[in-house]
Amino acid sequence: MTRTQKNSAKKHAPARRGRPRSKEKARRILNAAVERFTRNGFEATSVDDIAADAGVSKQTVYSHFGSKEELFGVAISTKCKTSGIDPDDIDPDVPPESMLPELARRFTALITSEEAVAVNAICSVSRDSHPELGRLYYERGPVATVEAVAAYLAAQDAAGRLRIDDPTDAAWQFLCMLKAETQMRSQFHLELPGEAEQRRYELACVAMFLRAYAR
Amino acid sequence: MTRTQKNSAKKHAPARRGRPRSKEKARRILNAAVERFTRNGFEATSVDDIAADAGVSKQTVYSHFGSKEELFGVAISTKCKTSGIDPDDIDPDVPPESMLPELARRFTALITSEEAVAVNAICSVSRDSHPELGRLYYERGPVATVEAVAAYLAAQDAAGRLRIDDPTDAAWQFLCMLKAETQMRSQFHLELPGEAEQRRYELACVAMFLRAYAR
DNA sequence: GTCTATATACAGATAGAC
DNA sequence: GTCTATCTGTATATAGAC
Repeated sequence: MTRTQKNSAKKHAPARRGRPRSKEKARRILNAAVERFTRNGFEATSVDDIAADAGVSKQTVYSHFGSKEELFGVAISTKCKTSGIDPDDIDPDVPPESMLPELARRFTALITSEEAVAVNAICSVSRDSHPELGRLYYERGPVATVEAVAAYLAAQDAAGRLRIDDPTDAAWQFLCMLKAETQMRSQFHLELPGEAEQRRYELACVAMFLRAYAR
Repeated sequence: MTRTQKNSAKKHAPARRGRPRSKEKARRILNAAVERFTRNGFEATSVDDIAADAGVSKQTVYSHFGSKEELFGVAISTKCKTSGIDPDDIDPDVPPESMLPELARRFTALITSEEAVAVNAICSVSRDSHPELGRLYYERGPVATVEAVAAYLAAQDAAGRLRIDDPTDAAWQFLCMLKAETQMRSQFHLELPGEAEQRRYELACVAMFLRAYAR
């Protein structure tokens, strides 16, 4: 009913011309949206900007994503899924004296990355307009990371290398200590401490942590 | 030259009628601006909104503050000055076993306050457009608080109650541990842990800290 | 599906009366 | 100093050709 049968010529015309590009364009739009939204926020980003960056017309953006609002949700959600430390990268057999400095180094790199800072900021200011984004980010990023570290710490307790009654508490303590000054300075775009100072502080935290949880 | 001498009647008319209200209106505008900007951010707030909240016309806003941009700077700067913990409230003679739990409680209350969360968020997203705000907030708030705590910890070291080689490191560690989950949940408007759980975590951190820095 | 052109709304900022 | 009325730009979203 919806399709007329008159212009059957179209049906037989080479059918793959406009269609195949669709997914590619959607991808380009999404990339551009992520870039703009994380850099400039929701309000300061216009659909025109995104369309121009993606090299498509504005209408194409609307065809694919319905509205600026929906595009924003999809774009930021995408980024929330790619943060955090992978639990598979943590080997419970490596003793804490060598594992914790390594974790500290990786965690610092993570939280000072432009991307993480931007996503954090955007989820934070959007807490009223898009509360689901904050939850998504929080669970996929921070909570997932804490759980991974907590599992490692629980293993160390079980192995008798440390004495940790509440591994989740300890994981939050360890990771949050590390954030400290560095994350704040990233957050506000202030000068970061040098590599050497950063490594020094990480090791100071590891040492402090090991003293507190020594068996 | 600019003033005509014809309407000298005006000169002799009761001269204090429009004038005295000026400061009062400026104050109302500023209050409204702080409220709107911290709640909704820079872009999502219109000068019309602020004028309406303050009960004045838009032109009056411009007369007093020049532009939306300038008003924003003044409004947020104001709020940056009222955060942090007062060093005078910390008595170096009180031993850490009783002082640290108290500091922990007050610090938690501070970082979970709507106002602190809002100012933090707005300074963070404005890091490109208004870099000076981040620095202002950072120095008046977090840095000032850390310094106050560091001074206390140095005193404890000197008094032989704790052993702390680097009081500034230790202060960052202590305060950042406390933030942990709670601040993040505030930041994204998620449910906070209950009072009891919050107190429990604070005391766990104090205990952990005291173990690490015991003499 | 994709584009160009347009409808509609509202923003920041200013002009001029009082 | 303060208001009302207005200018000017630009935003989201849509209509219609191809």
